[in-house]
Amino acid sequence: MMNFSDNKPIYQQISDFICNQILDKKWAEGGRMPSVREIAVLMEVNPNTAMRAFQTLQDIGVVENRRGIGHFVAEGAYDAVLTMKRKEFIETDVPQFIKSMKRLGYNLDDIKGFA
Amino acid sequence: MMNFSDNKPIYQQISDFICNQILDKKWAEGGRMPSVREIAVLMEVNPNTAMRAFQTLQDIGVVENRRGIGHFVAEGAYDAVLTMKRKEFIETDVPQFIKSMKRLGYNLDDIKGFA
Amino acid sequence: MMNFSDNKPIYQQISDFICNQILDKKWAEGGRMPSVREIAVLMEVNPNTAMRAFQTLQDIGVVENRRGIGHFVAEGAYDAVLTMKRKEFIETDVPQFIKSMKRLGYNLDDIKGFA
Amino acid sequence: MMNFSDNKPIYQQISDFICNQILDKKWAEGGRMPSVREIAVLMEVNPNTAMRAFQTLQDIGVVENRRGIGHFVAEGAYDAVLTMKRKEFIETDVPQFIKSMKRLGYNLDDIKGFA
DNA sequence: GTGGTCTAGACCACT
DNA sequence: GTGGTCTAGACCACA
Repeated sequence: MMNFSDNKPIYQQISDFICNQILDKKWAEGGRMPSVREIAVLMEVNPNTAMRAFQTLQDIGVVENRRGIGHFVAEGAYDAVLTMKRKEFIETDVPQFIKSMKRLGYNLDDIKGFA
Repeated sequence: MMNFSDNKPIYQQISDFICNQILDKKWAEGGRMPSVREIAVLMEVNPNTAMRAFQTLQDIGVVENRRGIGHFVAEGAYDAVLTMKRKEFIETDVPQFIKSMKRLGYNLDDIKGFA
Repeated sequence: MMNFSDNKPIYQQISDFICNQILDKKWAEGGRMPSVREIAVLMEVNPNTAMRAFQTLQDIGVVENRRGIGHFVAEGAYDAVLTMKRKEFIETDVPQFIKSMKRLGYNLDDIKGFA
Repeated sequence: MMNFSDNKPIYQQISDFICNQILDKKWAEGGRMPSVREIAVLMEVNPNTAMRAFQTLQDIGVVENRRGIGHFVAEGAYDAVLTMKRKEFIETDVPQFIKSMKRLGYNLDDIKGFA
């Protein structure tokens, strides 16, 4: 689940994981999420690291929390995450991908063969 | 040109730049490359950092250093870079791209529209 | 009414609310206050939390508890609350406010315009 | 300088301090700021805590950093901070202050006497 | 030297 | 039980 030799920081991998749970409709809006400590145990990570993932998502309004109770998926989180990730994908990932692709002498039909 | 707040290390951004020059046939095999100093000034970067980019490429045989003269694009560099970058692209970039794409509800035909 | 993502503790938000009711003469001295349960339901809060608000006010003599009957606004509560809040206001809130005000380039006459 | 018994978290006190340095024109835009470790020593705080203050400000674009070099006051930081703090002041602090003031039976002319 | 991430573990306030 | 803050200290990559 967790990739410790990835160059991407662990806390970011965790917040990506959370976003994916939301995108995949596994965690519904308004629903309570696993506690920081549960996530930490589940992912074999320090609670601080898990906490940091939640913090990040809280800052952008995807997650809310109630003191002493836990973290919840914010209302509108699905759309927010989808919009954000799509924007990022189209504006950053796609152009970069296309550029590499062309430079390496491939086209989109080749990609179909690899996938 | 240089992105100082990217997560990608600067020396890697430079060596990517160099590889791209080679792939785009802008720097021919056997040709002399700009000096470390020139690169450093051009990219507003510490000479040590520019040096490290050359070093990395030298280690994998893409660049050759003739003492007292300068750095040169190695013979066979074009093929070497192309092969390496293609492998990386197909094994890492493509699968990752496809995964993101699917999660966000797109398919390869959509991508054609964005590109 | 209740702000769950505020830094101010919920029990304090509740006891502030109660004090304000007293200051605004909405709850008279000697009068019976809503039960802990009612408050808890009204504010969508755990009864323990509502209880803690009452407890706090009971400790400083603003609220009295008659066992089996309920909570009452203590005699002299109005003056007590007013004095306490005024002291707090003048010693803490005012200096802080003035400091921020000056740093942001405003003066008290500007404030009149905003109010 | 640092208030450990304040209810406000230390890392926030530090980022407030930094904002104030900028507002007071003590740290100019584009200038290099003390390193995380220097701040930590200066404020007698753990480097992690100092780091967190910078992170917060980086997230809102007031601070920039160059890897391996240090943190810098971002271009436009002065205006950004001033605007942000003013907005906060006018929309949150002032109404709250006025409300408390009125409830406690004071008016703005009284405040002049206290200040 | 710089920032950045992570762990381990403590302590606190809140519900 | 929950989240939140903080410390101490380690390790890493980068310039």
